[in-house]
Amino acid sequence: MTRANARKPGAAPGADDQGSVPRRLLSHATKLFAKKGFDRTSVQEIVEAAGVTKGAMYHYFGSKDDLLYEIYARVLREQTEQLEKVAVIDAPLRERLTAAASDVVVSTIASLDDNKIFAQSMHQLSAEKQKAVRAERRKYHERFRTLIEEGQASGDFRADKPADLVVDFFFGSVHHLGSWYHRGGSLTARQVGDHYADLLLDSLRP
Amino acid sequence: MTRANARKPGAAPGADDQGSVPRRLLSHATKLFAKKGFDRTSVQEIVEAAGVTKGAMYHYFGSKDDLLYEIYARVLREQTEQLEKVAVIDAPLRERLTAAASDVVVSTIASLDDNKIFAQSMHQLSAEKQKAVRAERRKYHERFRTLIEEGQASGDFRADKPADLVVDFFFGSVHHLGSWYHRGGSLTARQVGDHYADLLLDSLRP
Amino acid sequence: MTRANARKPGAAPGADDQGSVPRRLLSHATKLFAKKGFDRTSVQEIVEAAGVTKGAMYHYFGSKDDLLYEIYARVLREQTEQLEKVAVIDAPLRERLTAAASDVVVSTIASLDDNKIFAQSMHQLSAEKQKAVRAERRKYHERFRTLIEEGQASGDFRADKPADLVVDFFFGSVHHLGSWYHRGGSLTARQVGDHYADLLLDSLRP
Amino acid sequence: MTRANARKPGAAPGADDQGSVPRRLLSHATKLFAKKGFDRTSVQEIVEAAGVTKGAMYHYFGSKDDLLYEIYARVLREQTEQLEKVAVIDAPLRERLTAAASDVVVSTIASLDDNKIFAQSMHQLSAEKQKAVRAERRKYHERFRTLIEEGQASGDFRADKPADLVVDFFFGSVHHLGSWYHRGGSLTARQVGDHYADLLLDSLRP
DNA sequence: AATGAATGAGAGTTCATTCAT
DNA sequence: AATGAATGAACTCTCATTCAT
Repeated sequence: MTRANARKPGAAPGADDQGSVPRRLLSHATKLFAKKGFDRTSVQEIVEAAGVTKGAMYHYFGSKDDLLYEIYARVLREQTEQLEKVAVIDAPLRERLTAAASDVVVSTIASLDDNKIFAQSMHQLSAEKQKAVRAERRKYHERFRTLIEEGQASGDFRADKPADLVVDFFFGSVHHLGSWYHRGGSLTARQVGDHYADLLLDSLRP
Repeated sequence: MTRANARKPGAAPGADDQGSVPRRLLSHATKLFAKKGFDRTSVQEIVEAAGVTKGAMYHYFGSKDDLLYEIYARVLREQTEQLEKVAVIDAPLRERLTAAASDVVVSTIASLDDNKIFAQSMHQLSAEKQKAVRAERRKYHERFRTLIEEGQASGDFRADKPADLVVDFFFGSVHHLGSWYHRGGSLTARQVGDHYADLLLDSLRP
Repeated sequence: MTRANARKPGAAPGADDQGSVPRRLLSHATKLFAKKGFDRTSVQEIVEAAGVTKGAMYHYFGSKDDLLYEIYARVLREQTEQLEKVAVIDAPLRERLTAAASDVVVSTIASLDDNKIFAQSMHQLSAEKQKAVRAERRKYHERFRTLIEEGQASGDFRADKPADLVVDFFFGSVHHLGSWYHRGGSLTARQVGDHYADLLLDSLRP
Repeated sequence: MTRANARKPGAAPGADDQGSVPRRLLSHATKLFAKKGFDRTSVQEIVEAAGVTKGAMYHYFGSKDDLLYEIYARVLREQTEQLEKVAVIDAPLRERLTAAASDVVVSTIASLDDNKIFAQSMHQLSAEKQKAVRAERRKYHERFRTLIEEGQASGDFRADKPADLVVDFFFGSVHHLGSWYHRGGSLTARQVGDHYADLLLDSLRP
């Protein structure tokens, strides 16, 4: 899942030894946080899984919180970038929203661990960092809301539902994916994405 | 240490002095879990808030987990009962689903604390208890799904979306209420419920 | 719930309901102390096993220590009485010592639980009670030593070994029975007693 | 390696300031366990006596149990080695058994604390560790039994007593030393050892 | 004679973090 | 860049005992 890989050619591509130390730490922390929750995962477990020592971890990250924050920052950055790309393609509005909705489902499922952590552990971050994360997230939601508002103004979408309520409605569904979707189930990520996009679009028919 | 409860007649029946010891414990635990998360709330804080000693808490509850479990059990029981009531009223299917959907939003908002806890802390329960909670929850979802399947069979609802995907879609939205809805905002619980029900019903139009 | 006592003849001699409350408590405490050690056995466990409540226990016994003390007092009393009986029978000295040695083995095996507790838990008694128990035990050892000294004076036994060392040597073996003897093994209690008596007597040959 | 010790030059190199942290912990734990019993000794007391913090203790030992286990393992190892040495010397069998018996007394007295703990606290070890200790102890007993069986086969010793009963008889006496022998009494360890060996050997005369 | 709610002290253990090297 | 010993505070939970009823 995490790319993590040997930036320098020539680095030993061993089994549990790939990637730089910070990258390895982030990747194992992500897995453990998703599996056991932030508070239930000890720094000791993380460094053991990553095959480094505590000292090394504290060399790269100021605290356990920092690890979590980095995970959030990365997933938010990636999803925002993805949304930006889709939102500006040259296509009718309904198609752009459909693509955005489906994409967010696919990318959420692609990094399901990160998203589980998001749902469960965000409130365990320090107040300050929580604020930063929320702000970033709001920007993301707002970009999505803009699409809806555009459609309501143009008559493509019904206007009798507040756009931000619709956004929260839809993202609730998306964030909930982590608690039911299993790889290897009967639906691919894209199929779920298309279903979700359909449901959203149809509920917005004028 | 803390004398605690209303020994004197006339003690203020205010915020933290009413009810039996176990009830007081549950109520304060609920508030604290919702605010800080299960792991971040210490037993010490709970008993201090409830005005009892640790010993008293362990007299009534076998563990901190038990407290959480009781909270879950109660909210699930209440919501299941509520759904049962609405599901069997004598009305057309679309109206019954609308009522059920709106009601679940209203009751979720009514006990927003319990539901926040549900979303954030369920995975911190012991495996065994988690299983019990999940089983109960599944029953609840299944009752809801039955309504949708009925409508798909009768032609009231579109049949090209798996009913359980629709259920997960909708309950995702519902469980997410805790992270954006604030009492005192511009919408009442019922208004949100009606909007959500509308969105659901419209997305199911054949 | 607990009917308890049936002290009067005619009371149902049920399975876990026989005997007076204090007797039941002592009997269950003995079993539990032997199995898990004094400190590892909680008052709660004892009263549950005996089918009474804590209050009832504290009605009859001043403390958990008291329970242990009563067990000791009983076993010491019984063994001392038994030794007194054998020591004064009308028989040659060698026979009297043989009988006493064999008997102490048999009676130790007969109440193996009590003797295990003796070995493991005596030092957990309060200083005062420990003193009382030790004094009683010393009296017991002294009675035994007197027999040996008699024989050393009369020339029946070798005189080059201090009599109290011999007593400690022998009682060490006896107290150790609890850690190897199992009912249902290949030797009866009496057989072990006779072997032990033989070994003792032969080691004392002049 | 360990910070802890003798920070000031001139600190008394007396009782509690010498050796590495784990060694100091073991040594103080031994004294305390012998004096008060395992369960009655708190981790707090041990670390205070050793002049370290709890954290340091848990850095070296996984649990309080571990401390006890290390004490057992050490004493067993030492005694087994000692017995091995004596059992193979080039001397008649009776002399070898005499030497072994006397030596085991001397070495038991030399580490009387460890042996008291053995007698009183072994059953407080986890089931798994208890098994390991018992297995090691059995090996030790078996080595001793072999000597006796050799003598029974060669006619040096009487054959009408089961060899393992004799072993249990003798080791009972040895394990009991802790409850009566006091340094500074009238007998040296070697004198007690020789007396015990005599008694054993004479009881085995054919 | 007996209950059971409540106490309060202390148990063993975990943990994020620091710091000399 | 990295180690790992050590800290110190906090954690959940247990327990013998008391006392109003």
